[in-house]
Formats: sequence, C-alpha cells, structure tokens
Amino acid sequence: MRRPLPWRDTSDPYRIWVSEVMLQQTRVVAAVPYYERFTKRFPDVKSLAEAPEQELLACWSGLGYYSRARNLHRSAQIIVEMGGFPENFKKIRSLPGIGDYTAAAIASIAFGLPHAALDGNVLRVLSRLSNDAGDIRARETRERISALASRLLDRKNPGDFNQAMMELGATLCSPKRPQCLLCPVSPECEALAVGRQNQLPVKLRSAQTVRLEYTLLLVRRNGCFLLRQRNADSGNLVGFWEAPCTADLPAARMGREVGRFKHSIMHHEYRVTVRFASVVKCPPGFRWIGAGTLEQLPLTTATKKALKLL
DNA sequence: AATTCGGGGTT
DNA sequence: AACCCAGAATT
Repeated sequence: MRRPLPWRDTSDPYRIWVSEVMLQQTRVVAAVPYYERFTKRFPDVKSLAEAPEQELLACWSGLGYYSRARNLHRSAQIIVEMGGFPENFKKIRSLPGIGDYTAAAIASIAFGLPHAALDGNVLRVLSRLSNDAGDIRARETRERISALASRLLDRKNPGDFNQAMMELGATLCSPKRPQCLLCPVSPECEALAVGRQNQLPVKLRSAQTVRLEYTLLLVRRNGCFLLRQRNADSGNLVGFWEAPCTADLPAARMGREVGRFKHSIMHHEYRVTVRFASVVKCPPGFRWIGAGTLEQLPLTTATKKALKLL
C-alpha cells in the first residue's frame, strides 16, 4: 500500500520539510511535480535561503497558499543562522509556516521522534476507528483524537506509523465510500461495527460557493504583454504579476474573445472571459513584459490560464 | 473560535 | 456542485 513518492527516497530533513509544506492542504498528485522542480532548483537550505523571492514564487506559482513559500524562505534563513536544521519538536515547531502537524511529521519522519501527526486523513481514520461523532473542527474533538493518536503511536517507528495512518486515510479510509473490506484494521473499527462509517467524521460549517465573473485583457505589442505587479495594497498575491481586467483599462479598445475558463479560489468560483485589447499608451502601474521572460516571473494562476489559451 | 489563504481533483 | 485535500497564521 506504500506509494512510491519522491520524498520517501530521502532522510534529508530539508527535503522532508519541503514536501510536508507543499502537502499542506494540497493533494499528493498536485505536489509531486512541484517538489521535483523545487528541489532541483533549491537542493538545500542554503540555496533556498539565498534565493531571490521572485524566483521562489515563480517556482511555487500555481500551487497556491503562497504564504507557504514566503515562510519557507524565511525559515530557510533562520535555519542557516541556527547553523543547521533543528532536531527537536519545539525548535522545528517554532519556524514560521510550521504548525503542529508539520512539526510532528518532520520530527517523526526525519528524526524518528515520537510525535503523532494529525492531519485531515488521520482525523478521519481515528474518528471512525473510535466512532467519535464530535465535530472534527472543534478543538475538543481534536484534543480527544490527538490523545488517541499518541496512545496508538508506534514509538519505535513513529515516521512510518504516521505515514501509514495518512496513507490509510488517503487510499482506503476515504471521505466517501470507505473501502472497509480491504482495510487491515476494520476488525478494530468501532464505526464499522455499528455501521456508522459513512456518517463520520462529522464536520460542521462550510461557506457556500459564491459565483462571480470578470474579463481579463491580453494586451500585446511588439512581442510584449501589458502586465502589472500586485503591490502591498492588493491584500493577497502580493508580488505576483497579472494581466489587466476591464476596470483597469477603461480606455482600452476591445478585440476578439480569446476564450473562457473557470477559476476557483476558496469558496469563490470565477468565470473568466479573456479578450484581446489594445491601448494607446501604457497605463500607470503597468509594464510591458517580453513574452520570453514570462516563465521567470510569478504569474497569478488566472493570468497563466489566460496566456495558455493562446 | 472564526476567517482567510489557491487551486484542483473527486464524487 | 459540494466536498476536501499529508494546515497555518491572523483576527
């Protein structure tokens, strides 16, 4: 059942750290190609610490949750100052971008320390195993399940134990229609025993999706595109480059439609229309960017998708 | 304790 | 179309 994953070939804490951060709220299949590229470009802590942020973000562009990349960068610099990768839970946990889960994962996998890692998979597996109907997002429930995880933890092999628990959640003990017939611990599963496996875990509160639409403009001239770098006022995606929307260029002349795509962010779903447009002069805040240099810049995913339509 | 942060595959 | 992913930081 053990899936061959690129970060399982190493005991290098740096690589395990990078993989764990990439896997925060991100599926394994999505993270793999990013991990390969990232570790090739930044093979160790030092190379990451010294990298320009724009290069880092360009490498992360499309993976989402960009504060992960910025925190990874800051932490790399802290680790260099510390003189090496921290080797106990408390120090690992203190690094920016590392919470309880990631600290436990690194401590157990890279250093063999007895800390149970509690991610979405493990919460699901254990809520079923113990037939716990508490809200999985409530602190009380998490503490109860965390205590159970610590009790079950194989203290001689915590890294394998943690990964096996997550593997079980990712493969058999899935959110819907768990494959209990194939599950090695089904005889111990209290939810299965009373037929509640499909009702667990209980998770309350989820905002409903908001649908919006807008138009992105591709303004091309002499092999360049009109782009803008998001500044500190834009709130999110600061430092990323993007194409203008219609509100940015009220005076632009519209050209033909290039295409459409959907783009989802959190509980927002955007329907984006892409059109060609032209302007008389470069509007304030925008710059002409050569088409050849685009891939070296961190582009917003929406802009990336728009350009891909060409 | 509740929100926010990206994006995309699954069901 | 809802759900949820090898979560963390901020409010």
